[in-house]
Amino acid sequence: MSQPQPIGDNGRDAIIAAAADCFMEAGYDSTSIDAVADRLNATKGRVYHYYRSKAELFYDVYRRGMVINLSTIQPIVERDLEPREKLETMSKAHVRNMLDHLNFQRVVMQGVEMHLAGATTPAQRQQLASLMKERERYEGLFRQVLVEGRQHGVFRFDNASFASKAVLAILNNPVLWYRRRQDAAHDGHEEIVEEFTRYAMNCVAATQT
Amino acid sequence: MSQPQPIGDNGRDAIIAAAADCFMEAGYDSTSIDAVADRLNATKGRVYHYYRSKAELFYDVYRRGMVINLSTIQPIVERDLEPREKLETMSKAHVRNMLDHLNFQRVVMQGVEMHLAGATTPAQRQQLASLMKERERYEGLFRQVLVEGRQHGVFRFDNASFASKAVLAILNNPVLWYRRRQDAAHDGHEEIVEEFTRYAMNCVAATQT
DNA sequence: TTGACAACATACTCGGTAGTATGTTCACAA
DNA sequence: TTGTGAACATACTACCGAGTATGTTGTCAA
Repeated sequence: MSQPQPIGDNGRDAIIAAAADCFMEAGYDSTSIDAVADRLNATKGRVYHYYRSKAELFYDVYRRGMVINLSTIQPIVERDLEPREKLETMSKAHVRNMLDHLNFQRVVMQGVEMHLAGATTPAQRQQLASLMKERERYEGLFRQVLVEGRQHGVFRFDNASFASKAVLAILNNPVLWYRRRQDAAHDGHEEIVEEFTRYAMNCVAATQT
Repeated sequence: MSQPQPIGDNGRDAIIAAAADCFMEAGYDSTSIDAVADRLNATKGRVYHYYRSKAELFYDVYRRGMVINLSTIQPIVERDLEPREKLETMSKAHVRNMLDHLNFQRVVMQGVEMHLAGATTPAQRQQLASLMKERERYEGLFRQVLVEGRQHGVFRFDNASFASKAVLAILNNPVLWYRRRQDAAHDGHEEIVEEFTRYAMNCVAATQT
């Protein structure tokens, strides 16, 4: 049922963060609730006090990941920018999120996989389906800008749905191989952000830069 | 240790196919050996007669997927084509493979995930690492054409490694959402092939088409 | 024709983990 | 000061599934 998460609920927050790290490092199935508890220097009791099942915990982590992404992109969408600049700003912000919140983003990836795999129980299916809607909404924000840009003649593509998938495929890619640098100062983030954003833009651009 | 798979080994072939389907539908962890056996109208005994562990079976399925891809692309690489046409031909063939062999391609995806997650035992890590090398070799085929095209002035990008990742990210994308049509005649494959190939080409193109 | 091995099937073990049942402690309220 | 519930810890159960040990059947070779 997972209540609409009261903000600043520190009880859950620490658990979510620990779970995100565990899921990132070992994947959903291979992560035991005990492992999550260990990372908190606590025991199962603490986790099960807040979550009724492992699946619900996972969903909450997933949801947190989507909240991070949506709350970053939504304000940009609402800004008054020309489509080209808007998409570029959105893209850069998205890639930065990928790099800055690797743990949550990997969980989001796993959620997609789980959805493909087909969750076991009907209740789980339903939960996952609603999470996927969030994801589609997110994709819709990009699609919307793309369509607008096409009307203005700055973008070119046939199927808007395919185009948004292609763009996000590029922007999500770093999640598949990026590993955190120990040196926080020059972490190479900007190079990745710039380059993958450029690829994404080119992909649907009507005219060359 | 999995011998260098004698071709036409029908004993393993049926198992590999069944396992690919199971892994696609339920994912690695949620697939039991019994489930694979059931799909063959057989029992565990048959599977364990050919494979020492579930992991080894998975690796063999993964390897089969890579063989499908490599054996499709390699001949194209060796053809004498200009870089643009070569990349286009490779891309189309790749996307077709994605759609035609969904089960194996999903397993390849899961393999990447497993590698990120970090397999449990050292032996598994080593196995996965060697499989990832195959994958990198495959990516190398694309990178090679990209670099060649850049010299000819038809492609433009900074980091060749990033560029090849971006291109393949697009071409792999359909695996994440495509679902087999019941109607084999008009399955919509060609539309997907054409469109995603175009996005991939645009992504690194120096001049507009 | 026999015996040796491949190709399975059957019947078990056993560890790991999700979930539960039941303490224990502390804060705060009446 | 007591009692009530939140926030955990401890100790347990129950099951699932990987792997094993041991049949059983057919085939082919000497």
